[in-house]
Amino acid sequence: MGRLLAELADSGARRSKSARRIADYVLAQPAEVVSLSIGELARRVGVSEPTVGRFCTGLGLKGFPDFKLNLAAELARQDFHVAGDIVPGDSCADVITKVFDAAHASLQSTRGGLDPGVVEAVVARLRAARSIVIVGQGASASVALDAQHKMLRFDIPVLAHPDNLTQRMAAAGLGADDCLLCISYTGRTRPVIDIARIADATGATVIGLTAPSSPLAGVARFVLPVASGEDTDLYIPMSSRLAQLAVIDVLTTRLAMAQGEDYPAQFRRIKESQLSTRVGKR
Amino acid sequence: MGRLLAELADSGARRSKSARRIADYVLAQPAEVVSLSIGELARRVGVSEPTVGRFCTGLGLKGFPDFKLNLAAELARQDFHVAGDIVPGDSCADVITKVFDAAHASLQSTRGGLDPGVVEAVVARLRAARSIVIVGQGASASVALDAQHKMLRFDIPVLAHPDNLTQRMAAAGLGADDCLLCISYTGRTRPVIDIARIADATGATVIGLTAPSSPLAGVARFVLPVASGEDTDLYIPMSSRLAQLAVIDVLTTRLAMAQGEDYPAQFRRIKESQLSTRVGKR
DNA sequence: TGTTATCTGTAATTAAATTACATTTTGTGC
DNA sequence: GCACAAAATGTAATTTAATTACAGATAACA
Repeated sequence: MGRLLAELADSGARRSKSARRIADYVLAQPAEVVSLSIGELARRVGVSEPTVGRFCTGLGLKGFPDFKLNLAAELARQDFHVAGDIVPGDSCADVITKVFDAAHASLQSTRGGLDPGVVEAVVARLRAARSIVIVGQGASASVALDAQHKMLRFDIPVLAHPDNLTQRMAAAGLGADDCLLCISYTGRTRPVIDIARIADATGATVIGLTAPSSPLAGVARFVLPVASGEDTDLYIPMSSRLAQLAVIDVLTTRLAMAQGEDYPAQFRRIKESQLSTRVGKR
Repeated sequence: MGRLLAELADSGARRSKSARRIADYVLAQPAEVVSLSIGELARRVGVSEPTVGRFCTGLGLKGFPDFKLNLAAELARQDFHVAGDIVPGDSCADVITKVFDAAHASLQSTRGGLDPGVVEAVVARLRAARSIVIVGQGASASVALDAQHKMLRFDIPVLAHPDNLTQRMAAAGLGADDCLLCISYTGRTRPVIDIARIADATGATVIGLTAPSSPLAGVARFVLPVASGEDTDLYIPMSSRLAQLAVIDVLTTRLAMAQGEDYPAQFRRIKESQLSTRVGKR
């Protein structure tokens, strides 16, 4: 969700009765509101026109037209959501559009659900960790592998075990100073949940990169929520994987930055180490 | 570029002198126009207010305010591109924003560069292939693994070898009926190029999921271009990996669809096979 | 070059949004 | 619980913006 709608949805915000009503209406029918005049909206909500105007200026905007402009812009960003299901008759171009739209949508909603505070807390734990174990099954295995690859580059003591048995053993061997990063789209993959429980019992910090309010999220001490909910089932495994990787990128970037020395320099070093295997240019 | 701006830029469109002037101004300062009144815009362009109004209705919009709304929405979609470099002082929220923006931008430009015709041709080759070998080094290894995982699900004879030596041997053993899918961000990773050459020499179809106009792209018979160019160096490895995965999604989806029986049913079968390991819900 | 169709601008009208001010509601100290 | 202050809301007036109606200009075509 974007800044504006998120702001409106924020129930903590101090707001008058009419303002609350207006906010609720906008949240319920955002797309419709864009094509409404201030008078129409006022009538529908049951308040006066100036009240709507004050509501808008109270949000820091210049007035009602400005509000509509911002709302339209925000909805446009979200509108990748319109991606429909892939159906048998779809052309190749259709599939391209739908897959990419779904990817955008997944990234959008994951970004909206990420709490910088939680991210920072997770980064702090990862930094302090003596060792980090990453688990992910099935399609999440490649995400785990990717996370491992990146973290190793930054000299972070990390291990992604490929098979379930090794994962269990690794989890059981953890201690209070260690971290377990569990990756799962659904948060309902039994073996992964079991491992999370085992690690939790040892006192290790369990971090879930998974669907919010899933069993796995319940076990984890920190949850980095990855969109799943509303989206159609078909895309979940495809596009939420991208979102997971983006979250991994945020974590590793943040880790690298916290690592002390300045980030670009470190990154440059890594890049240079790769150059030897490259041809042409640079 | 979106529908509206593309329309304005279309020099082929039959348009009056003033209309042309207005279109040019909007194209030059789109963001500014959003905050202008019809009178202001008319003054700056040097035409009358009704002319601006007619210009808008002529575009199929309801009027000038509607035009501004559409323009704002369109700009919002493009604005992902603004992602700046990550700099040492960035906050966690900054990093989240930048990483996700870069991901969006990368997806956008990759989508734009994908030619449905090439995708179809690649899919046809993959379908007809006796066997498929996937190679990717370093960070691309996890992409290769992911591709393998998905293709195996659809009963496609595929193998992603983990180490370079095995990859070379596998490539050498290919024949005219086989495919090699090479994954590389830069298209300049020597070992991957070597393997592509070896496979090409055997008559196998070499497909490159890589940067266009790179050495690897030169060797490959088919190129699925993944954005790299303009973007700042720092992000290339992070976000182009997401774009690569999205392309893989398109390929596998298309493969599954072509596989004969209807796609949703097949997908459902796969999902059901996973349910046994899940807890709660469904 | 005359004729017509299209485009453009001026002025009038209508619609929309904001401001000013009066009234009500809500909260607070006693 | 009452008096007062502060905030919120509404009504009406004002201003601003946008559209419409119409007339003049320009360009296209015979």
